[in-house]
Amino acid sequence: MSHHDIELLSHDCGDCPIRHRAVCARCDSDELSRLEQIKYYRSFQVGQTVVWSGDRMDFVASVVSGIATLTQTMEDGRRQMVGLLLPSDFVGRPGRSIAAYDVTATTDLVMCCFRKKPFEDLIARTPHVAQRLLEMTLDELDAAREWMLLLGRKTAREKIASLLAIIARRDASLKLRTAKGALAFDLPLTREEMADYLGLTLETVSRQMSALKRDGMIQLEGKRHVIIPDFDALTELTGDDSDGGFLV
Amino acid sequence: MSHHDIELLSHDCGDCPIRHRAVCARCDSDELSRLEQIKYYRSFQVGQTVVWSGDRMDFVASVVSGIATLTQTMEDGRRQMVGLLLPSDFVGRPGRSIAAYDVTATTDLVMCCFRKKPFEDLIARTPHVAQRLLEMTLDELDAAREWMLLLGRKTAREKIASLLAIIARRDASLKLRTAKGALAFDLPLTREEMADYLGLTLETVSRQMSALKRDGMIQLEGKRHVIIPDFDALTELTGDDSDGGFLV
DNA sequence: GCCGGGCCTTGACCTAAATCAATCAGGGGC
DNA sequence: GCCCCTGATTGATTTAGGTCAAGGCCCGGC
Repeated sequence: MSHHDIELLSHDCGDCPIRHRAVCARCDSDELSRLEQIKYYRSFQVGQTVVWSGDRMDFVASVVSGIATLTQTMEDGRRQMVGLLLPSDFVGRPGRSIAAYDVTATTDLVMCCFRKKPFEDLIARTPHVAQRLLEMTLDELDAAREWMLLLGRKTAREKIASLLAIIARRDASLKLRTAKGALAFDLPLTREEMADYLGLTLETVSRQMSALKRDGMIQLEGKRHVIIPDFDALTELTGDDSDGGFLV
Repeated sequence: MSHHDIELLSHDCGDCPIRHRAVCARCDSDELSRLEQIKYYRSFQVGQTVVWSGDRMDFVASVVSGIATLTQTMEDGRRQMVGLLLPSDFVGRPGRSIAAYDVTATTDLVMCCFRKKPFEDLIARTPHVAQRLLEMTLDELDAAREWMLLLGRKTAREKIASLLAIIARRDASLKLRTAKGALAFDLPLTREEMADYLGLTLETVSRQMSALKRDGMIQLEGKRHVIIPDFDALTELTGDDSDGGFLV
């Protein structure tokens, strides 16, 4: 594979074997080598905190494997998840040195980090990198707005169905297509984390999961393994436009 | 004023007298003239729709004056506002030709539009424009995440207090600083629009506004004019960190 | 002045989800 | 095997906010 094929941010990352979205260093071995110089890996265990809101954060990173969450907490302890980072997702904001959210590993996690200052320099010098980052940020903004509809207007049942649909759709590595179109995956979140994602309590999450199981919309093996026998039927329950609304 | 001073996206826009954030064409009269060529203005009246979700949208724009909203609607009519555009805010997504949200004027509105294709070309050619756009998008993403906390975890009273604080803080043109630090402004939203912003019903909004009035946190003159005698006291009610949490 | 139509307010009642409180299940350590 | 411990479930009860319904206010047209 030549360096022409190397596109951090969406393809293989230099000499490392994993796919992750980082910055495209397309067709420029100088840029690539600069990226290689400022790149390093960090691993975290389940439950470990990557950064606390308010802490200094002198890197940006993309998720290589595992899952991380962004959460906000109010003084009295109410928590709201505001971001769910799956492999290839990007975290950190060029131009900001203080983390605005708690970043936590909800599974074992490997991140590919770039020291912030040189990364910012790279952006300034490399137009298509800024463009790629813009594109990713716009995608995140769309996801956030979808999420706002969920939080503001959906019922508990719709919220759960939506979350299951999102997870089933989004991370191909979690997804196993079984016989006759059924989907199966391991939930990467505890009931409490699901509740924080959905703006519910963990009890409500648990009850609605049980209800969906009772109604045959999902099957559960243990607490984490979910089987969706009919994905379209589940999608019906999300309250979203049936046409999947592709936007370009 | 020379063209060096002209910075669309955050300063005066070419020959037009209003400040609005468009794209920075700093120090490059060629870029500036290109922008001038693809720029045009559109006016809308209260309640008029700029674009419907799903419609073709072949421009991006920044708000010159007035206020617009982005909303999502479910088939059964439940609505959630997902964006509030005040003067200088940007709308439209390079790389997407179909609108993802309804864009509606909630006051009389003037927008400075740029035809999409040439605008995209401009971005590709002008690094600092892409960077400026990235910065703005990241700000919007932060605002969206703040909003998610509000939708998911705040009480009706906290939601109302937060919205009033946001409006009071955000648009200087609405804000009149009266004697002894009181703030006064006209609400740019109906009770129903506030409800759509906050994930509440209009009745709950009305009741909570009355409650805040009863408690002396706000005064109302007519239905729209709000006076906040003690902004800090109102901020206490938002449930947000008291320290205003500045991040950069 | 009178009427009509948007908005907004207020009241009475209802319900979805929160809260409080037991259990329960499964996996790891010993 | 047995004990813990953490996470999940389930039940009983409460409550914030939604729903339904009845006016009220204000402005603009005639």
